[in-house]
Amino acid sequence: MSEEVPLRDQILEISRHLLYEEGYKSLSMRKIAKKADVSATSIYLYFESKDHLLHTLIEESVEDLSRFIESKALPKADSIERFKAITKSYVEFGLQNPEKYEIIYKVRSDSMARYPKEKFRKARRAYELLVKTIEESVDQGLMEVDQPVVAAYSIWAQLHGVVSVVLNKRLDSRIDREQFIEESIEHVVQGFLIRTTVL
Amino acid sequence: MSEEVPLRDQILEISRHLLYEEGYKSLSMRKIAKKADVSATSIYLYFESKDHLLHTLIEESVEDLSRFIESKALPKADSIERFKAITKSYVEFGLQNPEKYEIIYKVRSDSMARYPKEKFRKARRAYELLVKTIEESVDQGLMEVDQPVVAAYSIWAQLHGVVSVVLNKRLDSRIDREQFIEESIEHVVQGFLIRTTVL
Amino acid sequence: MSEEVPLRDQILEISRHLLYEEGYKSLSMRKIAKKADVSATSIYLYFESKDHLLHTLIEESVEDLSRFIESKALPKADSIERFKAITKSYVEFGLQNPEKYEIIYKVRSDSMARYPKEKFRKARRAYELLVKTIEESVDQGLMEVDQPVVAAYSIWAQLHGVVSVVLNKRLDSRIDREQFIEESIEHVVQGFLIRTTVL
Amino acid sequence: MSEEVPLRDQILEISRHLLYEEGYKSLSMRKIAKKADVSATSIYLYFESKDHLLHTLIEESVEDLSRFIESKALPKADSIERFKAITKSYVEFGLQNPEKYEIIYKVRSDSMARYPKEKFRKARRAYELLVKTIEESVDQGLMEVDQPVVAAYSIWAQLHGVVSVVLNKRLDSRIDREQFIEESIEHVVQGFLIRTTVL
DNA sequence: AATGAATGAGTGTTCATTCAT
DNA sequence: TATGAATGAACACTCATTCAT
Repeated sequence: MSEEVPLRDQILEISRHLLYEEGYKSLSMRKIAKKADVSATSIYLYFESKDHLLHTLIEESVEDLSRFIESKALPKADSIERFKAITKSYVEFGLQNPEKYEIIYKVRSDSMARYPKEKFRKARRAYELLVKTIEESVDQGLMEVDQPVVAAYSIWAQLHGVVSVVLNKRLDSRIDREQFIEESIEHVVQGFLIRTTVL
Repeated sequence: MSEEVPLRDQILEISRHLLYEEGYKSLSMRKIAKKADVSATSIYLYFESKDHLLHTLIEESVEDLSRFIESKALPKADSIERFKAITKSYVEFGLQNPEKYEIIYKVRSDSMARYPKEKFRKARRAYELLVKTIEESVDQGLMEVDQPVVAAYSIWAQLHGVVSVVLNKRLDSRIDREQFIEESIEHVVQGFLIRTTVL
Repeated sequence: MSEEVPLRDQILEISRHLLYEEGYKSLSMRKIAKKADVSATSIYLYFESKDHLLHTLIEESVEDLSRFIESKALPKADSIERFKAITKSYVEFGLQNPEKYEIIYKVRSDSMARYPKEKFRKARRAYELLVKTIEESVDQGLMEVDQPVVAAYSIWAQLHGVVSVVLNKRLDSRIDREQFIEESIEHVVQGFLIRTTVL
Repeated sequence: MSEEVPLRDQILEISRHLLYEEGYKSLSMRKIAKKADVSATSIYLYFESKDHLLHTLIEESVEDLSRFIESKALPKADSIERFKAITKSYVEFGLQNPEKYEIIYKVRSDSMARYPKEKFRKARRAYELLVKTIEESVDQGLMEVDQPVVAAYSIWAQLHGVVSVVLNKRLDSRIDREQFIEESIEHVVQGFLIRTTVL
């Protein structure tokens, strides 16, 4: 009764998994089909083409990421709190949903050329939230930032670097994972706050 | 007379280029061969397999990165200067040698499973240099860092995020590239220096 | 009210069109279904198989051709007039109903092996009329023909050649279409009439 | 020793045969390969694509047809003799080389769109010869023809009709094949000669 | 040092058709 | 009368690799 998972969702789930485990290059319609225990043809009942399937995967992942960040950040009234929530939840999402996170950053670049521009814009909801939050903090004199847009991008990039290193398991064995994450976020964040407390 | 470029090197050069231009998935022995104007079979005279060719490519790129950083950093006697030189040259290398840089980070993850562990260690020369430099700075009371190993990794990751965002041309159009790079490095670096000057 | 076109007829119409526009090879049940805005399965409610559908198409076209020729030729009491009417209407039909004409000659040969013999005979009504008309003309001393059956076939073949060349747009650009048709028919016809007027 | 037939030629031969026997639609690289007892991949060593293979086939057939007609017609000094030789050899070629003849007329129309224009021109060598021959006959007062170009095309078309009917085995069982051919050519030819002898 | 010939496995995709509803 | 779900077979084509020369 409860195992009534629609094939379409199953396909997405399996694709996501295979993509993560074996990489983009080795993802094939047939492999997906075999794992789902259906014929390769059946996939085409739900997705026009491999490209469409991949785009759906990207879209879904981006949407999830955006929603997750919003769910954590929007409730915070205080702009700095919101800022921290964004950075923290971004990393959190990446680490807890490695399959989805990697799709956003790895598949996208390969399948990008054919990815519809309109959907592309949607993808930036969370980023725009970060920009707005920085602007607000600046207005309130809590941050000193030349160009919020640049700062946001820089933060984005740095956080991505952190997540990506952890996910790729390139962590030095001498390093404690949790500590690394904690400290990295802290560093990224602190770099942008005004250090009134220093004195 | 001067155009006597060994085929082996030509193959590596072409592979690097194709890899960057068309992505890992679409790199094929045949395409390499056609570009080099030799038979596909000939590649096998110099490389056991496609995997070996890719590994050579990775190795070479890592070596170049290490050497470049060393050439910029080792001459600096002052540990902070050396620290700055490392971060700056890391980004510089990435932006000036996108083909090599991408091989390190993109191909590696796909081809990783089969990448020999021993070669893997070599790859970290520049990273170890960073660790040592941080330790030195800490000893000299110029940095306040709990675990140099963690800090180094965090820096590494953040810088990678910055380079990767720029290379993937995912820069927001409202953002000036040079400014973004400059500020990002600055932020990463400043986050680790002791702010004696603040007062 | 007036747009109540039975699905069966719609399917035939669409098939005919697709066949003409995109060729036999690319005609598929799915494409037909999509154009008719029904499911592919629905076609099977009216036609046992693709072969049956094609055979229906052939049959229909042959029937139309026969009827058209009969409508033009049968009213003519004079045998020579009837003869001319047959040749003229044959070409006319081909040029005005290219979709149907091509089905008769192009699809048939491909789908032939499986085309039921009995239906095959029906197809020759117009041809038999031509034979009879020639026989009548011979009896009346207006034509000099050894074997009406052979002559009829020869005429048939030549006319087909003419129509087919025009339909395939293989006409030399230096040639006026109408003139070509006119003259070709004239030649075919004149070749069989007794040239009493020559003297 | 003597069975040293190059694979390339074998493939062409087999393709020609399959094309004739089973039609354009059912011709597949796999079937060709199987008949040649090689892997499907091997075909690609000799032909870039299926299209290229088909084009080669067309080209070859057209060339053979042209050469055959030229070999029969060019030696004739007398223009009427040459005219007759052209018509006769055209039909002869079609009947003796049905596989090649059908390729010219059947495959061409399907594969046409992609058939290079330049090669297309070559295809008309024999037709141009017919035009020239008619012009010469007209100049010598042996033929009365308004536009040689139109006449040539008409003849071409009619002959094609004749050959095509015979090849498609659509001949009425009451008809003697040889007689049909003979009489049809005769009719086509006579239609264009000046009937000085009639009186 | 280099190649031409060959291949088995695999790719994304289309097809006619069936079956349960 | 109509359909959605499903499939096995086939398609053109690409791939990394081998082997004899």
